[in-house]
Amino acid sequence: MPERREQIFTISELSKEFDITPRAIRFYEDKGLITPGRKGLNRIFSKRDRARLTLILHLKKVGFSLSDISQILDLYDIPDGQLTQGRVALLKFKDRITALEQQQVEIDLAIEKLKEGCEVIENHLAEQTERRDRSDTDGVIGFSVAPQPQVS
Amino acid sequence: MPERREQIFTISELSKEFDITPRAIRFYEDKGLITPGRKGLNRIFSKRDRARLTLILHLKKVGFSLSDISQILDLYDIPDGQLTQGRVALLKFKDRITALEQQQVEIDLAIEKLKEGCEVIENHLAEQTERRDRSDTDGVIGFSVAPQPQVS
DNA sequence: GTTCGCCTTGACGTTTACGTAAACGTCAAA
DNA sequence: TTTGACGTTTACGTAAACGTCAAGGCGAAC
Repeated sequence: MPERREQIFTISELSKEFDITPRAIRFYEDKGLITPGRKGLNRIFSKRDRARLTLILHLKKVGFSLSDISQILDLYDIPDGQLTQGRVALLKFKDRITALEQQQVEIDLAIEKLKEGCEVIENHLAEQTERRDRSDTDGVIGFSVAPQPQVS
Repeated sequence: MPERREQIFTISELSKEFDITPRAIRFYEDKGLITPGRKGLNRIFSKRDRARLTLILHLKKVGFSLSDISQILDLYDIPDGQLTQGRVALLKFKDRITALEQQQVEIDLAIEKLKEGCEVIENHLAEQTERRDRSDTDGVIGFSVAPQPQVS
C-alpha cells in the first residue's frame, strides 16, 4: 500500500480494525452511508470514510438504525450555497442531540434498576440463613417462588 | 382475610399506556419476557407485569435486543434456594452495568460530535459572505463541494 | 337474537441488517 | 504456470421484531 500524501485504507484493513465483516462495509456503501473511491474495481477508503465508519458504529451501538444514521450523516454533507438547508440541518442536529440526551436519561434509569437488582441479590446472598418473603410490589424485582396470580 | 384487590390491567390498557400495539405485547409473551395470567382466554396483567413491560421498553430504547432483555429479566426471577445461581446472576448484572456505562461514553462521544457539527454549521451561517474551504481532516465534519478523491 | 367491541390464536408478510454462496478478476509469490 | 490471497458483483437466505389479515370466542347492549 503506497502512501500518498493522503492516507488510504482497504476494505479488509477497516474490517479488521473495526471488527466487522467486509460485507457489512459494502452494505453501508449500498445504503449510502459511505462512498469510498475506486481504484479499478477495488474500493479505497479515505480518512474521512474511516471517520464516518467510526461514527456509524458508535451510533449503531447506541441503538440508532442505519436509516437514522444515514440522516445524521447527511447533516454533515451540506451542499455549499444552501444556507437555508444549513438552518434546517442545525435544527435536525439539535433534535438529535436532545434525543441522545434523552437516551442518557434512559440509560441512567436502566443502570439504576440494575443496581437495585444487584442490591437485592446481595441481600439475598447475605441472608442465606434467613427466610425472606416479599413480592408483587411496585418494582420488577423479587424472587418468585410461586408463579403468576392465576385468576381462573 | 379482607379482599386484597390487586390492580390488574388489560392488554389494550397497557398498549395505550405505553403506545405499543397489543401484538407487540403478545410477542413479548411468546418470547417469555412476560407471563400474564388468564381470565378465561383473556390476558390479565398484574402490576409486576406492567413493571416488567416498563423495563423491557426502557432497555429496548437503549439498544438491547429482546434476547438480551430476556436474559436480564431472567436475573430477576431466581428460583429460591439457588444461591450459586445468585452469584452468577450478580456477575451478569455487573456485566450489564459496565456495558451500559460504556454506552454512556459512546453517547457522550456522539453528542460531542454532533455539537461539533452544530458549531461548524453555525460558523458557516455566520460567515455567509465569506468563503471558507477546509476539508479531509481527521473528523467527519466538513462541507463537501467536491466528492470523493477518485483515484482512478 | 343479533350486533358491537374487545379479545383470542394462528399464519403469513415485512423490514432491517447483514450472512453466505457462486462465479469471477487480479496480482504476486512459488 | 499454477496457486493463493484478496477483491469484486449478483443473488438468495436468515434472524429479529413485529405488522397484518383471517376466523372466531364472549359478554354487554339494543
